[in-house]
Amino acid sequence: MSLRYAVLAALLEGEASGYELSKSFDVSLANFWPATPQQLYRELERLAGDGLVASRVVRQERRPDKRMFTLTEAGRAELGAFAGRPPKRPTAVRDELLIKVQAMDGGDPDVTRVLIEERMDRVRGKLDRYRRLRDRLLDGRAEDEYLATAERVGPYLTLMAGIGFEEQNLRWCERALLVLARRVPLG
Amino acid sequence: MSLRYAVLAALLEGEASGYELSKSFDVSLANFWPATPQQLYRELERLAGDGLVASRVVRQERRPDKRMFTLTEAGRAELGAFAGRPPKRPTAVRDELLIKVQAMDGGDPDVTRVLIEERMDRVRGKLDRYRRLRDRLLDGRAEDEYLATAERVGPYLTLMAGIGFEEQNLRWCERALLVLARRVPLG
DNA sequence: CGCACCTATTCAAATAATTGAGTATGTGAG
DNA sequence: CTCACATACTCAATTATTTGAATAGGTGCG
Repeated sequence: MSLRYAVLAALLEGEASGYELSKSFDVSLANFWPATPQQLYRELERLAGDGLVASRVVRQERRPDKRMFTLTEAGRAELGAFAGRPPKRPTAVRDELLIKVQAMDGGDPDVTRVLIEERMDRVRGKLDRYRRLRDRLLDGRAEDEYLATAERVGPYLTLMAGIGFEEQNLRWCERALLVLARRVPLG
Repeated sequence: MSLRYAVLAALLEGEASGYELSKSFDVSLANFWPATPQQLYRELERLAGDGLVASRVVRQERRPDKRMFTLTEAGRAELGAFAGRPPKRPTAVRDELLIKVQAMDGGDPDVTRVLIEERMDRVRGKLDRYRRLRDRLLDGRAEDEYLATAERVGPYLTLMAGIGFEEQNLRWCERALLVLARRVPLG
């Protein structure tokens, strides 16, 4: 059910096609509500059927036609109502690496270390992208200044959540590596 | 597919019934791989079919019979192999509250603040439980001492991940409340 | 020219997850 | 005595999610 509202929230940024949504989703909402392109297309179809989004076909010259979607007033109202209701489901994290860490004892700690180092690489990449996005939002202004003038703070707050989460992720990896290093001293 | 290994990892702690697993899952593996009792029962059934766990029926006097499950050697081997392979899926977070925060602009910030305060209550409760669990594990020893002598560090590392995640969660909530307080000054 | 990758979507099949109820019995609080 | 809650599961129905492929043209590299 929440995907529905995630899509509506994404459309607050303005008109978009399913394809564009699937791209912009990746760098923002997917960080707390992942969805594949297929899920987005299906959801947009349903939302259009319920009158929460309106669509128009845009013909293009050197590319396939695309369907652009906009929030309707009904959609905006539904989203507003959703935003005020307490969440139905608790936050869920699915992290395969932690299953492997939980199960590591008895195996080779060095193998687990390699997995954690790979995780760190990916986390660092994600943090770089997040920080570039934040810099683009701030556009040279200090945070205080931005928050005082910006019309929307929601996307900024969720971005801060993403940055904080990945920073914490990195701190955990560092600690875990220290613990594993002690387990199997070099030499 | 990962649930399979999460269940095997849980059975590293020793023999358990489906019911017991669904209880212990809640306080450990569910924090990075949630599962309902129904999922666990189904998975145990499959694992037994594949010979990765063995089961025996325990008759009880004042309670219904239960089926106790143990890791087989094949199960232990499968789990070990899994623990060394790089994760198939990236970490996924599903957090309905963040959709609401993303969508809040245009609505009443005070409503969002209430939701964040409710989140803080739940997070603090979770942190308390985590910390009690850590204290039980450490049993009076300092962390260094524990890590030097413990036969298993996996469960400790995943517990630290849970604590760190919730602490970060709390820090984000505090920041978000500050931002929202500025948005709508009291009076 | 061939190959890989981008735009832009749709379809179908398989697997996984959620929800709600049902079956039994026992314990403890008020 | 009743009500809620714990033990210990099972079943069925519906939704959601994942995976792979199909369609169809365009761009850029060597």
